[in-house]
Amino acid sequence: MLKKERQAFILHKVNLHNRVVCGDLSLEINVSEDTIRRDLQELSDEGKLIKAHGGALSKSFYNSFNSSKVYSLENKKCIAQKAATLIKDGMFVLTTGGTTIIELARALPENLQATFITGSLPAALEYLHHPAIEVILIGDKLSKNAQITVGGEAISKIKQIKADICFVGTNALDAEHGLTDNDWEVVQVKKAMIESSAQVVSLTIAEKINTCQRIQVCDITAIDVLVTELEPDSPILQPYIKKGLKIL
Amino acid sequence: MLKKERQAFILHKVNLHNRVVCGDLSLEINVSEDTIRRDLQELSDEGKLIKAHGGALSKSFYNSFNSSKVYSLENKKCIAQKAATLIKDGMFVLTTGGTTIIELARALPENLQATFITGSLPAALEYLHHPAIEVILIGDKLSKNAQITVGGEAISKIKQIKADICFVGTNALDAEHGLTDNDWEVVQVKKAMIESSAQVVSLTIAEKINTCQRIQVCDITAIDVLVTELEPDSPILQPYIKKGLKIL
DNA sequence: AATGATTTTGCAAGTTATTGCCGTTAATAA
DNA sequence: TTATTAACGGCAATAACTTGCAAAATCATT
Repeated sequence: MLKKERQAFILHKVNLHNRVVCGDLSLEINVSEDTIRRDLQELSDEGKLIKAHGGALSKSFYNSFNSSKVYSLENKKCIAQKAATLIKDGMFVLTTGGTTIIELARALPENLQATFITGSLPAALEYLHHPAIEVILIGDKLSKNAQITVGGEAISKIKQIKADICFVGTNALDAEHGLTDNDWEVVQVKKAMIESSAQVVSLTIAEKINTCQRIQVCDITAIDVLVTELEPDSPILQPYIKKGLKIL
Repeated sequence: MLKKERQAFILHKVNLHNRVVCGDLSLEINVSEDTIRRDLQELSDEGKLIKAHGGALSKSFYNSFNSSKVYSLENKKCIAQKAATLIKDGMFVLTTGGTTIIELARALPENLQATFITGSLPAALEYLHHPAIEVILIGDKLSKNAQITVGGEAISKIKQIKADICFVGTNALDAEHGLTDNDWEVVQVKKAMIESSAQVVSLTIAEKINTCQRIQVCDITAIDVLVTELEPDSPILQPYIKKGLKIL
């Protein structure tokens, strides 16, 4: 097998499987590992793949996970656009924190007149940019990680509210385990918000669908509307439709 | 699994769920926790995530806020430096909003252990950057101009507190008319904070001394300490010393 | 086709990287 | 406070990499 031929084969393989290992290639092509290493090094120098200790990774794999921008921003913007249509003038809106919620805040129509209630500092700051929106901040201890207020005070305040709609930034969603998260205090707040709202909307990028975290926020049936960047007829979403969720 | 691949996977996970735990990753990837720890450390060194005890947090959740141009910034920094010395470990500190208060937040010693209570969004965000500081946010309606919470709820919450010290960002100060401001709702909040504190500190750039606004917050005698960028023996300050204020 | 030049390959020896383990120290939670 | 858990540093085993070199293969030219 010629050198060029071999390198083309390696490139094909790495793009197909996202990763190759020196040892495997050596066996497969029947050349020494040294040769494979040299090939990988050359391909890496040409920028055609990413060399790693013991093998190599495809460029697309590496870039998709290593980009420094807000994760999956485009998808979140798409979700925010869809979700914003659910808010009507005069509504009382409860929202959690999270980057998707921030995008929702940015996607709100300029002239929307509504009351937004949140414990999230970044979200509240975004809402403030809208002249016609009234913002109610839930007070209590601030969680350093989540930048939202947590604690008994916050929860009891939330429970006093009867909101029209609640937008939950979702960490993990699963048809069986429902909405799950990994911070106990944040979960308590989310629970209270869900209980206090006539309608519950989960904002979820597709990657988080069918994933699970340690603490349950609510059962899947507690969610009324699921907003993702996918088309409503996507096969991934069918189990959720079966459970009675509306897809946007 | 290759090292780079593993690190990409971790990065993916942390960006997706905002938080990862060493143990979980160790089980999931089937490597020792030591290896996970080393990976997290490396990714942290590269600035791709924030290492925490037992796991890591995504960068997007930790990004700080842009400090835009602030009027008379150098003077305010000078004031902040002086004022910061008044805060001791274990204190309960009430603060209003305003750019001088933000500078105070930035001037706090790294290892200060205290509880800060505020209704100001920007101030709260600054306090969050200090690991050992607990932040209590006063909830209520958000004032669009001042970016602080105002209203009866906020005031009644403040009145429940007995703080050691209160820092008031000052809009106008005059020996005769006392501390004055121009936003009725903000004034109510400041009043409540002053009443709830054992000690009241006014942070005032020299320019604002001997000026007056429309609504009185408190009498000059209600203020215990006046912090300006001037030397304590400056002639401008003498009338205030006569009134019994301590100058820093 | 033969020859010499160039490239490629495999091997070996030495170097570095990665990983898991363990004991100690530091941080966190009860 | 104590108990638990995580972090740190050092160590050892293994795997991977580097370098130099000589044999083999390939290429260019006549």
